Amino acid sequence: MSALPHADLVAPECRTPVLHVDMDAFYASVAVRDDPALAQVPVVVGGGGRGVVLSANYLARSRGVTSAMPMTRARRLCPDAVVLAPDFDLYAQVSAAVLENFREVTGVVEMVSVDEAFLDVSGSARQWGSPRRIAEWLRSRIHDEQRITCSVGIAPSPTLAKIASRRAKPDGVFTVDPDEILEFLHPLDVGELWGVGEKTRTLLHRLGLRTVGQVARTPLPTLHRALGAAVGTHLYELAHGVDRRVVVAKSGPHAPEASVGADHTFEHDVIDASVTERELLRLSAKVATRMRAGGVAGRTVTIRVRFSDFTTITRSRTVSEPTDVTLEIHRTAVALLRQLGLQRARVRLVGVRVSGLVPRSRVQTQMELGQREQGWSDAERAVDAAARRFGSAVVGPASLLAR
DNA sequence: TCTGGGGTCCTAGGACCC
DNA sequence: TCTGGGGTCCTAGGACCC
Repeated sequence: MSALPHADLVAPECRTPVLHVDMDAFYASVAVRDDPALAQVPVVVGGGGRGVVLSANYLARSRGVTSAMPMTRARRLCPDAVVLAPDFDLYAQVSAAVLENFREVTGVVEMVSVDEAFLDVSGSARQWGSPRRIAEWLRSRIHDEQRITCSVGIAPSPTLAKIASRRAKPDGVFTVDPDEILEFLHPLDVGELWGVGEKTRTLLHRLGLRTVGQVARTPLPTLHRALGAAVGTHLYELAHGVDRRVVVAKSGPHAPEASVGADHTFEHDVIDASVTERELLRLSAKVATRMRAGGVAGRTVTIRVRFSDFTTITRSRTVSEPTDVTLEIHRTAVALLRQLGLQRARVRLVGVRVSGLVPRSRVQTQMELGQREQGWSDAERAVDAAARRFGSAVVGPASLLAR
């Protein structure tokens, strides 16, 4: 009898092929595509003074630059790199075009982020042939139309396909066959598994568990004690080749979100509370505008404060009625901030997040009961419309203007 | 080296209700 | 009078992903 609960439901050899398509150095590749002069130099896409590397081309990577590295370090490692600010609107356009290519092959496409997707191609064989042929067709199609390269992992489950696409990089295809799953998996470092980050990897290494195979040979209760029930079970199953994840076709652009938030790292640490509170207003406006655009309202406001030593705290408050009003979100955020009683603390980052979201249509009646709030919601909606017509520079909370 | 901004999910404790 | 357990909601923190 298998030690795996419900293993029969997810036996890997029963599963249909999944493709994981991952753009190679996506942001940097788009930049190089649009400026061929960049092709022969290291390119780093990233934020300003205190930002991190968002993307680096392979020339920059050969010099040691990696994703998420502080920009200061990247510049030191690679002083001759061309440093570019990200252009997220452009990436979204390319991403949408690539999504159309995916949809030509199968209706079951799950975009995991702007530059990667899972494709369930189990229904595509008759028309398109083997997963390998589909992968090659997609790669050439994307290369012809978008002039960027991607890599594809093919495997019997999403998590394995994800690991496989990393093996395929750059500009390649890597397949894990159903009958060689464990041979593929067990020699890998535990850090290769999706869901094992730096902390968990270090913890497992300290326990003497360096490879996926060693995790597979560890009793489940031991993993539970070390990692908690959820992570322990998840890793145990993955190590045995069992992957409960399935490809979920996202139904249009209206995927329900659990929260909307924004945060900001100051260029220099801030001591003056009035500066922090004004930033909370700007972030509240950003969040509320996105909520109204998405047609949602929320009840729980959470602020985040990160200090100069990088310690980070959160404080939250749940109010009785969902809101999408800037001034209400800001009022709650400021109350939470003041409750902290920060004296001369050096604040590096502040953030605002609203969760407990419900469709605005469902709270309409309650909002009308509070006439004042309803008035604000309508007024801000009018501001949204003006901003769309004339640009966001012309309207905004008074205390954000003329600074 | 000195660490962004957008999210998700899990855990654990306490309040409260039945 | 004292002792229960379960369910749900809220809060805070932490890990992880891209």
